[in-house]
Amino acid sequence: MTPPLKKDLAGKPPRRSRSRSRSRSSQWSRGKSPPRESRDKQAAKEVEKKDGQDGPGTRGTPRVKAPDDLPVAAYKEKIIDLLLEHPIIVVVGETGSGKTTQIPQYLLDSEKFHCLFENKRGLRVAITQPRRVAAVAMARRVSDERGTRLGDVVGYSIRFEDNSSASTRLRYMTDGCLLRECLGDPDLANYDVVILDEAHERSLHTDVLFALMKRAVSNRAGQLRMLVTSATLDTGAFSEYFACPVLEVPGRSFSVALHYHPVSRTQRVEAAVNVALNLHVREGPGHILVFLTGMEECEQAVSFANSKLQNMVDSGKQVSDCLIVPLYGMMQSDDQRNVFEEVPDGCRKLVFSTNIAETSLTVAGVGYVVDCGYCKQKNFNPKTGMESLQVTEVSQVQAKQRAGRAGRTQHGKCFRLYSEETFSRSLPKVTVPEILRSNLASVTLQMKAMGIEDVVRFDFMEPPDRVRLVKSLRLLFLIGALDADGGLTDLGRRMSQLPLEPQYGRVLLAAAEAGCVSEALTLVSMLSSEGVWYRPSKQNAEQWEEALAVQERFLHRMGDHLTLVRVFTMWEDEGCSPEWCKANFLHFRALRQARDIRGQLCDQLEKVSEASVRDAVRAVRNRYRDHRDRDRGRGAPKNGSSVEQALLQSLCSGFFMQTARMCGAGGGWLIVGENVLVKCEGGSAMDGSCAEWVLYTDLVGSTVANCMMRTVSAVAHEWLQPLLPKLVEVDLKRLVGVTQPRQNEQVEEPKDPAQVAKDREVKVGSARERYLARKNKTASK
DNA sequence: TTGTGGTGT
Repeated sequence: MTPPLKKDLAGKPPRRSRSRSRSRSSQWSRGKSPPRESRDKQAAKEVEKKDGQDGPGTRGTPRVKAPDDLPVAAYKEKIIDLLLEHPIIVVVGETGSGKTTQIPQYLLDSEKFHCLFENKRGLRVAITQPRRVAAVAMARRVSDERGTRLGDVVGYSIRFEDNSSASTRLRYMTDGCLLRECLGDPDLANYDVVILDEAHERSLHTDVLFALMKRAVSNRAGQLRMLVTSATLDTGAFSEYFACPVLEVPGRSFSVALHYHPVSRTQRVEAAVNVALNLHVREGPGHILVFLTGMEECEQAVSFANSKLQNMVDSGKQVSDCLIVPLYGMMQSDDQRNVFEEVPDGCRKLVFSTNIAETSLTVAGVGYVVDCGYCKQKNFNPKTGMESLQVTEVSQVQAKQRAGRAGRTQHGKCFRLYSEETFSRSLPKVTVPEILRSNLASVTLQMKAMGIEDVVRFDFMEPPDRVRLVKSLRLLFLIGALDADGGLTDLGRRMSQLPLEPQYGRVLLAAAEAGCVSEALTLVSMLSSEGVWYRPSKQNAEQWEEALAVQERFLHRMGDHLTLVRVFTMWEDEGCSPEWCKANFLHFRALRQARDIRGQLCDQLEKVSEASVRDAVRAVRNRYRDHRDRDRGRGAPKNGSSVEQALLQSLCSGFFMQTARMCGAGGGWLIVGENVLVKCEGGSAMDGSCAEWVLYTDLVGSTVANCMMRTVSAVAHEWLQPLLPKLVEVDLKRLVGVTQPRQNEQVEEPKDPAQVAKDREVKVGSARERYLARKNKTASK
């Protein structure tokens, strides 16, 4: 790394090394672990077991037949006829109906359906999934059923992996992938049919696609058909929004008996453990899956369960074998994999899991589910820009989904740690859709890039708060993606091409000018990937402390951003070694992901860069490709300052509105333009610093009074000075543009998500009533 | 006081 800045912005002496520096525990340094399959592939294997169907067999072997008795089969003609008649239809089918694998094939094989389309190139169908693993697994399954090579007639396309070709007719893809395709082709001329699967999950991308597809279907005048599939019966909102018929297809899973066992909120972990152990002692075969809210709860439950089981054994009780394991996203890949391994006959698995096991990962052979009734939910507060992760009651749909996990391979039982009354009276019907809880900067930018000018009045199925949309416009204006009238700028167009949060895109483009592209690509990739720091559970206090001590060695005195760059660079210098990650308490998976993202960004940045800097970007890419990257980024930045300084300065272009000034009165910084005092999150390189100005990329916490900066760096005031005046230049009315807001439509306070959920229920309820009334009317004719 | 549900381009 280059020498430190002349001017000491960090505002503190280099951190002293921790006095206690023990050697690493043997668990972390011993031996090489065998190469592991990627998480996606591993999880795809699990997903393939879905629907109780046979495994897909090896590629090239004779075709796998779809079971003849799939419930959806009886509706084949009905679906085709409906879709001939209506441009949009909704199909409701529970898990196991076969809708995802069969419907696309029905359409592909139907001659009369083909006749509908004027183009003679052959039917092309896009099927979206919220998750990568599902897109891959479904494509593989269908390809096997048809006896074709994957990537030929049936293919998939997900980020970093396009396994499709010119001859692909059925393309399974992630919803984000289709959304990105909409950027270049808003009417999706490449497809004749689009199937939005798992629509009930209401992922951010699916919700945006709803609106874009509705528009595209209307623009294509009958030549684009759309099918929306959902697992719940909550279809009032869908049929109302799309003005389309709904077809219900029965599912094919086993029955799950529900038991209600209310406990107090504070005792849910212990209660969950007791219920689970009772099940283990009393019930027949079937693994037990317990849903808790987070990593710490899962780890706590595992240790509780182990000691209670030990007590039982010690007191002479006859207890059969039981493998007790946690399952959550932040787990190391190998540990996560252990959860799915077979256990000997007569041994039961007891899995304490977060909601990762709700949809993303499937534990095979579960017969019993314990549902604590809570989950963690992310919420973005547009007013403060603060992100919070709060423990929330699950929705009825979620509770149903959790219970369903007990009935995939046998008749099951589900124990809910709340009353039936709570279920029906207190739990919201559906989870608050992500689009109502998210930062919309990226969505807004993409819509602008597609030529949608009036974002605030856009026809969303469930329009986000006006504040949320206006705030996203404001942010886009601040980073120069929009002009004062809300029009897309050239800079904005280039940002929209990058698969990044717009602020990160801005940083890259600034870095290209400033001569620190390589470092900026690394930084942005690290910020875009999962967290790299491995934080062991506090249950294991020793390891927890050790992790802190080891990780502290990476800290860069200028802050967390340069720390991240340093970690990535060191990892590459170590040959991208997984062992090195383990020894240093870093997530290999996250670093590998950052490397993938970096590669992709490098290519795309080259495409969107202006001619004057394109050569520099290309040079970075080639250096990486040739593995002659020892001296990357050493070319002096244009203004003669250090690369590190140039990087931090570039960061300011995207994040100057997320800076804070040291507050004289005892610790903490005051956020620019707001009267909010914040601190660094513990473990930050800037924790305990007294830098005058700091920049943060995230603000986290549950209340304004208790919010903290995550990923913080020291910056110079002179870098911010030219940028800060823009904060007061914002004219929201002009920015929102098109039409002036009505008088009663002033920017209001963001709504409480619980209230939003309640309002929504009322709305959906009345929509359902209107729909039923209409249906009855037509039926009686 | 000190903690990170899950996805995705």
